[in-house]
Amino acid sequence: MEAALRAIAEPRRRQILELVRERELSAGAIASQFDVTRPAISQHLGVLKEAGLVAERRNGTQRLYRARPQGLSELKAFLDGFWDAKLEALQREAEREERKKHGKRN
Amino acid sequence: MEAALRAIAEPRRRQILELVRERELSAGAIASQFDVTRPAISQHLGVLKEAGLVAERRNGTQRLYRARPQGLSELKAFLDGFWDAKLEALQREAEREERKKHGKRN
DNA sequence: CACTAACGTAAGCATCTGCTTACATAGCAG
DNA sequence: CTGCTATGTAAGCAGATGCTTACGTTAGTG
Repeated sequence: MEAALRAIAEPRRRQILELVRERELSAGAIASQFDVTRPAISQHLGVLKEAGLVAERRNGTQRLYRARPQGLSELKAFLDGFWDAKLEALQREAEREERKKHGKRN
Repeated sequence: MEAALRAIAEPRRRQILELVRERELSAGAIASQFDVTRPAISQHLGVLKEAGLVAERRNGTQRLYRARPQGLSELKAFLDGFWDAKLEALQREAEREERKKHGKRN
């Protein structure tokens, strides 16, 4: 999860992920969408691939990328762990506490 | 989401989140669980609070922290966006493609 | 008041990171 | 082969980041 989390923490890489989310795109086509140089995008693609967030397919001299959503499964599990019933109960209690502090009616 | 994502990208901050996930802890109690200095933890707590991932409550000279899971809701939504039916369909297609490549002519 | 406890904040430092330019490599056409 | 296209890689730089030590602040106690 560590790698995937670090990867999507970078805004540009999230933008890249959105780009290849539905369609497969070449490295050059991806780079043309941004105002940074092509090698910068190439490095981002390397990070995303290493994190398992994109799949790479070669076609001649081209390299085609597409999103690999399963790479986010571990992270998703981590987040879901923060959503269990026990926590929600604590949260409701906290909100009640805050309303009390604010002297709110209800 | 940006802030929350950057916040949990740091391993130490995830550890802190786990610590205050179920029980409310003071800054000092949290710091005592790590081998870095107390100010380092204080800075991490500041980042987590700014990102809306923890709630702070003062009691005398103490500051008590607890996780605030709703701070992760936006991120959760982003991840769920990568899990919609359309993508799963693309994924299945990709896997079929891979099987083809692995030998099965078609 | 002084003193202490429990914090946050400021400043500086070492490392990480995203970017750039320059160079290397793979595939293909002539 | 030569040349061209598409791309990754190396080296270096500026800014971000996590850590440290030193200091400031707030709340309680005598």
